[in-house]
Amino acid sequence: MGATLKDVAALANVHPSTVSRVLRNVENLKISEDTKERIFKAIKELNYQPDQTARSLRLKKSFTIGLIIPNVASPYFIGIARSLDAECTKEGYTLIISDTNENQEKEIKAVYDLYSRGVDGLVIAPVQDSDEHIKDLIDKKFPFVLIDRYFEKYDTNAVICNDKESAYNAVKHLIDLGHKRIGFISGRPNLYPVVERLEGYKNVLEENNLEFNQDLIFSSSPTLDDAYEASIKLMELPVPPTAILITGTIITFGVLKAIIEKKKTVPKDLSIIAFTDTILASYFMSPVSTVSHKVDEIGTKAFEILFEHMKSDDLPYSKVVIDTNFVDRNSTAKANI
Amino acid sequence: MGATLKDVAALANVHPSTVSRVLRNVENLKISEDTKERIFKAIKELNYQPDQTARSLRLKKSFTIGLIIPNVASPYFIGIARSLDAECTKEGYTLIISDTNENQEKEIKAVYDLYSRGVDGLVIAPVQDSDEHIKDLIDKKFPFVLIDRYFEKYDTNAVICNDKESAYNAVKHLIDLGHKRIGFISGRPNLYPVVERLEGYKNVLEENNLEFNQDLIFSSSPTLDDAYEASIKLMELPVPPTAILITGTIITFGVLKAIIEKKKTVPKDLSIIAFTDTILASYFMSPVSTVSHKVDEIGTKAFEILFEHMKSDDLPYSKVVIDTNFVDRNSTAKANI
DNA sequence: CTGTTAGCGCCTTCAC
DNA sequence: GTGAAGGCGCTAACAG
Repeated sequence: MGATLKDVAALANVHPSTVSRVLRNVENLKISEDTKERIFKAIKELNYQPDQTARSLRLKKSFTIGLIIPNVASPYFIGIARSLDAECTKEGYTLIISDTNENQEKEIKAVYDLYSRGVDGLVIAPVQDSDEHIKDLIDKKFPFVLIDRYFEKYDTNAVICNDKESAYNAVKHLIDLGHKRIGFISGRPNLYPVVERLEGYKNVLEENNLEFNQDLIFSSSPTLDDAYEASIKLMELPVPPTAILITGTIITFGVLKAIIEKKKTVPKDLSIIAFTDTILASYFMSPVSTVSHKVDEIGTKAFEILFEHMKSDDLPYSKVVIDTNFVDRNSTAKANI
Repeated sequence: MGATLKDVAALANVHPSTVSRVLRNVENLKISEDTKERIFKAIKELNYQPDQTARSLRLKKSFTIGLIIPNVASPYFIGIARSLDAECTKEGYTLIISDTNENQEKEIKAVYDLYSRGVDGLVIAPVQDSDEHIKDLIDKKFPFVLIDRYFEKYDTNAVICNDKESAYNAVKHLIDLGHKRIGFISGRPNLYPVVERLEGYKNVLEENNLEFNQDLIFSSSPTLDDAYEASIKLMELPVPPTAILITGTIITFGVLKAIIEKKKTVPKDLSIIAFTDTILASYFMSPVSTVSHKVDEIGTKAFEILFEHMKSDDLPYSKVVIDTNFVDRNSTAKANI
């Protein structure tokens, strides 16, 4: 780094603390126009940039917040990141994004790394393979907000979606069209949203007197290839499903790949509804009706909660549920039989 | 933050500097096993995390690098980010991603923000509306690498692609299929890759005795809507083009939207080739043949160069050109006439 | 209205 | 082998 407060002070013939005061525009304390001018001139001349590291150390505050997400390639999480970033900018914070690639080790490392780098708060979409680091944050009373995913066993701040209800409604839509065998393809089964969606799926089947069939359920990893494999298996069942509920954008592509390979037509041969919307879903191989998350609202709300908790330690935790929209792109049709 | 070196030292009955030495595993200086043990015990007991802010201040080194990109929603830039992140992790660095949304103001702010936060180096895909901040970095001898985009007027580190040649080859492919009227749709015309690609386009036309026609060129913004508008205009020309060279993933979706609306079929009615590949391009409305960038290599190379320049100030600048691959997905066919 | 002093948590040189 | 002292750049409390 270049010039310091001291350099500026020397050039302007004042004490460093005076420069500091001018820079921070301290109220009450009046500073003569004359010295102010000299100081600004010196700042300009030296092209002075305050050292935020020193500032952070002194203030015990860095004006940064960390965002830990499992996949920066996901339009859903990127949408949240952008919204959060906008909020941060408004309040003079810098957002540090850390990508865990759905890897628990990386997440734990990211938490401690960001913590020891002095971020003022964290927003985390946890991998949910373990949770001791989360408990540690709670014990430390460190401000953080979970997003998308949630631990039933801990009381924390969280902004999540009404996944159970959304899945219920999506499957209800399929049932109303006459579908009785409905597949379910998702990512890792321990994730909170997956658990909830599966429960919504089960509930609506039960309420409509349809049998729950484990053969129609595939929960593995959120990769294109695994979703493809699962779809192939579903379609090769003796009695294949006539509709599928899909959980995740990349997973959707895996299903589409299988549909192409099996030369099926959506929605004639197969009805599909996918969780997680992209603007791009209209331009997929076959456009896909989706459950759309309000990413902006998730980001905004997460920041709002975090911001409050950064200001005072002893607030009660907030758990906010954001609802979803169904975006119909005609990927569902009446069941053939 | 919780416990400090001092706390650990007090608990272990040693001086803070001894703890510091143990933690950093200082060579030469031998420390008795006994005190080591006491110190490790104290560290564990207090759950001590070193304060990176204090460390950065002292060392004038933060072990962070900043990545400034115009669009975190772009698979291309995200690919680079992931690769860079992997390299950073290997070397014990943390990557801070900053999204400028193709906005020059935000980029300038990001540069100075990251700089004053003490990042050890920067990787920048600049907006290219202005360049004084880049010049400033050069003057300060601050280590940075440009990616994807480049300023002819400055000698800097850069990792770019062979855009001119790639465009040349793509258009040659179309010409060989008999196309004579080939559209060109791109983002902002001041971007280095756009300039280069347009030049490649012009060169290959000239070499094949085809006339360059300004009516077939649309360079505006990298948005879906603008690309859509441009495509509609192209298709409504008295004599519309039989092929289009597209520059950018989002732009590709704009073109696809127009193609759907005009009820055209690819490649029967229209051949298209798009710059910038995604794994997902196979699952678009119509699969699109693309020019694929080696994002991993870009990230790796950028880190390598940056890393060298962070170690010693007076290295000559490196400019590396990474070549591309053509991924054929049958979105081109023989011209009808 | 401005200067003095102390210290955030860490690392490094110099002692002993 | 370990302790003491000083300082990275900044801010805050206290003087004057």
